[in-house]
Amino acid sequence: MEKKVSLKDIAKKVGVSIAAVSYVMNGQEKEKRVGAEVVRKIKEAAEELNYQPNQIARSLRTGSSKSIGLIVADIANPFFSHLARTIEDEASKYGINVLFGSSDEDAGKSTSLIKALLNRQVDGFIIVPTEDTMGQIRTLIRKKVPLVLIDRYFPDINSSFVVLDNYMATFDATIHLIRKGYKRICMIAYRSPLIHMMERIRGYEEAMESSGLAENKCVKEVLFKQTREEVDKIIHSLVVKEKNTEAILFATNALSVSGLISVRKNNITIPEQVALIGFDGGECFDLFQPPVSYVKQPLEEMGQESFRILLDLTNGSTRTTRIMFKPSLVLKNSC
Amino acid sequence: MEKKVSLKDIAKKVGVSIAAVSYVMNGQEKEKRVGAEVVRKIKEAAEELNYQPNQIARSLRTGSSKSIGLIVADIANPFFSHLARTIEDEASKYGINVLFGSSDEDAGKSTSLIKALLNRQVDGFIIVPTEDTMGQIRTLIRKKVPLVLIDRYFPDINSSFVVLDNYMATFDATIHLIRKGYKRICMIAYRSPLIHMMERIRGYEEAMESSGLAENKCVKEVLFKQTREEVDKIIHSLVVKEKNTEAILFATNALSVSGLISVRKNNITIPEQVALIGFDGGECFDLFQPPVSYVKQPLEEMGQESFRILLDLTNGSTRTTRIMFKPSLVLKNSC
DNA sequence: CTGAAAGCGCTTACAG
DNA sequence: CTGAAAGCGCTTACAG
Repeated sequence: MEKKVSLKDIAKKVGVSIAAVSYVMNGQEKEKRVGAEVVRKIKEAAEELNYQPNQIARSLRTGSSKSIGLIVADIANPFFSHLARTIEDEASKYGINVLFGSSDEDAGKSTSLIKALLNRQVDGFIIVPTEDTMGQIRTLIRKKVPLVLIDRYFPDINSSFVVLDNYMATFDATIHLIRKGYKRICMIAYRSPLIHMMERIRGYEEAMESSGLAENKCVKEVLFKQTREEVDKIIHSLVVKEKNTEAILFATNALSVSGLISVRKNNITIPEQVALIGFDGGECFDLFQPPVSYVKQPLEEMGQESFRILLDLTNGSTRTTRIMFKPSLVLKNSC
Repeated sequence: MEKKVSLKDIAKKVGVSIAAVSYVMNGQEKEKRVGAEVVRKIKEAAEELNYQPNQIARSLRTGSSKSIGLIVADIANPFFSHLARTIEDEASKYGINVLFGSSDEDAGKSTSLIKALLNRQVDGFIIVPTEDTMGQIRTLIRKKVPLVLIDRYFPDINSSFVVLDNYMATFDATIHLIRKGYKRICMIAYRSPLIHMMERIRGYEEAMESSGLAENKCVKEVLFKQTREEVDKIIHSLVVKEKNTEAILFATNALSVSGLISVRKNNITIPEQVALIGFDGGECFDLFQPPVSYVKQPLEEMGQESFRILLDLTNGSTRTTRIMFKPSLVLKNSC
């Protein structure tokens, strides 16, 4: 790569100190009372040489890299890439760039990502925490690294976070199904100790219980791996074989999509054979025949808010801010 | 944030020079013949203090940031987020992190993204170039910034790139439709002077011409903005109003999805009223009733290859490598 | 009012 | 064989 022009080059050309150039480039010529003529010459030279500040040098000196780390489960997952986009847009307003990484729900990958980004001196993190990463998050907090968790959080850790009111999300969805007359409602969720999943399951269960349907509770948990296969097996069993389920509630978008694939594969008619409510929406839901009802998260607001909180933290705030956004239910013809 | 431990801290603790510590941390104790006992002590101290190298300082000194810039049209678009993921995975094998940005097909945004990432001293770029960015790309090449274009390229610029054989993609798809007996085939594309779009249109046109269907050529071009509305208008006109089109070929994934939404909205039966071939696949295509045939790009290979070429370039290679991957046609029941 | 100097945390050529 | 010193490109407290 071509050698870049530095403050030194401008200083030499104009015949002033590097400091003077630095002041002018940072718009401090007033405060530092650099002469008007000198200011003009410096600006001219900078323009002419096409000076671009070396952010690395600046970072080393100031201790702020003007970059943040974003760790999601998988950037290829539309939910997370959409989130990444809103965060990118928000950050760009402040001249902050985003370094991203995908943890694949794996604590080991998460550790090495955090370490790598920390070594890059990111000013803070927005993290979708995964199982077994409580220790990592605690360590970051102990080191006073600005941090906001998103999508999930740890109840035992006093960190800022932005999440959905997951309890309400599935509670409302389940109540809706019950009001529609469905009684034998099953939920398909991930087997996970993470709070967002626990809350979604709890919302479903309490809705069933409070409606006198405690006996009908039925939560099927699948692993992050082989989601497709497991969901297919469950749906085949519930709807085709046993025929004892009138409605299915999915706990995440990936589970919903797996569910739709299985429904299609088994030629199940919706909502006659079984009613459905999915999670997070997306074009597939609208294109499905019939269109699929779903729990909607205010994704953009969540992304923006998470960045704003992080910005506040990087600016020295020590307040922990915890925001729980309200879900909404988008009703189509699948239930 | 807590103060981090530096080489200096270790040097002080052990009572040796900073240089010695640096050598040991970089595994050069052999070459620089640091005494075995000293090596042991340094490693012990580093472990104890939990030393983490400051990548920013290292970058400033070495001139290599071990990071690359990835500029896509929109990270929230599944095609690009998937690409981002494969590049991330490949880069992580080399301890390289990815800074990303979305240009929104806007030359201005692209310029400022490139500038910002360049100021961050990224070692190179993988760029999905957009309209009117030839100048930017030329400038990068003139500055000898390692660079590989992906998805699209500029025929007049001698840069490395990784793209699909777009001509073959639509040529094959069109020939397939013709063999199936469709004669009045229309293509819906973006209005864009970018090579990938020109080639896709050319592939369609030459397939029509070489089959004696030159008179039936029909290319509808829409703008990046209001894709949904425009595609809907076109499909309504072609299939519902004029009823003069037997098959539609879509030039991108976003266009395909817009098309499917319109098809659903207008209650058009596939493939009876009109046959379809989409671009790039995705779950929506499989879930659609009937499943949609599409042109498939080897996305992962393309992402991996683009990174490998970039790596080669950052390691000093001056060779420009141009790779054109072959598309495949995935046939379902929409045609 | 202005600019020389120190220093951020590293790496590495070089002197001894 | 080993370590002091220079320097990457900045910012900013401080001396004059």
